[in-house]
Amino acid sequence: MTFSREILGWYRRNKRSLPWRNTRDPYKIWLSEIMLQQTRVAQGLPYYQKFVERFPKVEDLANASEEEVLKLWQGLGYYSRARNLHAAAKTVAYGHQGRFPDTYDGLLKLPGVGDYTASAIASICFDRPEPVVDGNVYRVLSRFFGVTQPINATGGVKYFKTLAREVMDGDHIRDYNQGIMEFGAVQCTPKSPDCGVCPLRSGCVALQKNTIDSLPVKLAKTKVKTLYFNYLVPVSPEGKTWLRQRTGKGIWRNLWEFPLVETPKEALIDEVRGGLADFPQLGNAVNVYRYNENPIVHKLSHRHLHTVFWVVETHDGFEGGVSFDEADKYPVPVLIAEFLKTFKNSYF
DNA sequence: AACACGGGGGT
DNA sequence: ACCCCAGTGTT
Repeated sequence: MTFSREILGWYRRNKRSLPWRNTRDPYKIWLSEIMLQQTRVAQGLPYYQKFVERFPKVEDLANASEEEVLKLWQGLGYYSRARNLHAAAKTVAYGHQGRFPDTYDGLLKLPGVGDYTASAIASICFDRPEPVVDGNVYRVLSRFFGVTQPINATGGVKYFKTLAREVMDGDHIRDYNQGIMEFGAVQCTPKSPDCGVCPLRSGCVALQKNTIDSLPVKLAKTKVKTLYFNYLVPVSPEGKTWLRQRTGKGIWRNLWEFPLVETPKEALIDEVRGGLADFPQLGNAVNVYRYNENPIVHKLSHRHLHTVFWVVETHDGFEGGVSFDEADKYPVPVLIAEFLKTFKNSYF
């Protein structure tokens, strides 16, 4: 029994029922693949349902505003995926007459579609014999074949791609690719895989050598930095506030937030008062006070954001003010969304 | 080659 | 606290 036959057999017996498993529509497959980049199925699933309902066809997505796309994406993270999704939808709808490319090379040209996603769409929708190599595949291959090359070094990436191509079943690529990923997600898990009932146990090098827990090998990632965020929460006499859109290329690009004062360490109230000068709309502040006693530590994969919200009550209204209910219509980071929820309940 | 980019869930 | 997740794009 070959590796690929075992994978196909296991997949037939164990595959989960997922909405994108019942279609070859490249729009739906593409949508699911973008959403599942660095994202668990359980987290992406409700977003997939929302997007398919609101945007049944790629033209619907192409014709939406970026604001709406980001709002629907809110909470899923890695927001460049949403911006690229929107851009790619426009390309497909208006540059390719609504048809997705049906080759690896063609798909790879779409923004947000890299090696993995191009291979996934080409194989699942068009039966192209392209191997997928995602986090699951790295784990399964490294363990079964006992590969100790780091999965996140240039040489390792090439090695695993070549190995994946050698052991795939090009005649059943659609099920094989989904099968090896599903096998990694369900059976060959990162922690405590149940090797006792694994159909591949007799041929698994790592199991034989007792190296399951040390595979795959991964180079250390860069360490987390701590940043100090001070959000100024304007409140006018009419109870309105003020949001602005983030620009540039850092985190949360194009999402909305309160005026932000970033400091090298935790700020004192006088520093925050000084920061008001950067925002002319807040020049008539009559009262500034700290909202949360202890900083909220919002954890991203590469940043810890120590955040304090400062309520800034003004004497007059300001240009561009919105009510706190209207604020919920804007795409905002989870950090801001959670603040809005508690603040509305406590302040008013 | 190294880093930026979110948020949630498991251990 | 650390790891991982159906990775991609930029520097």
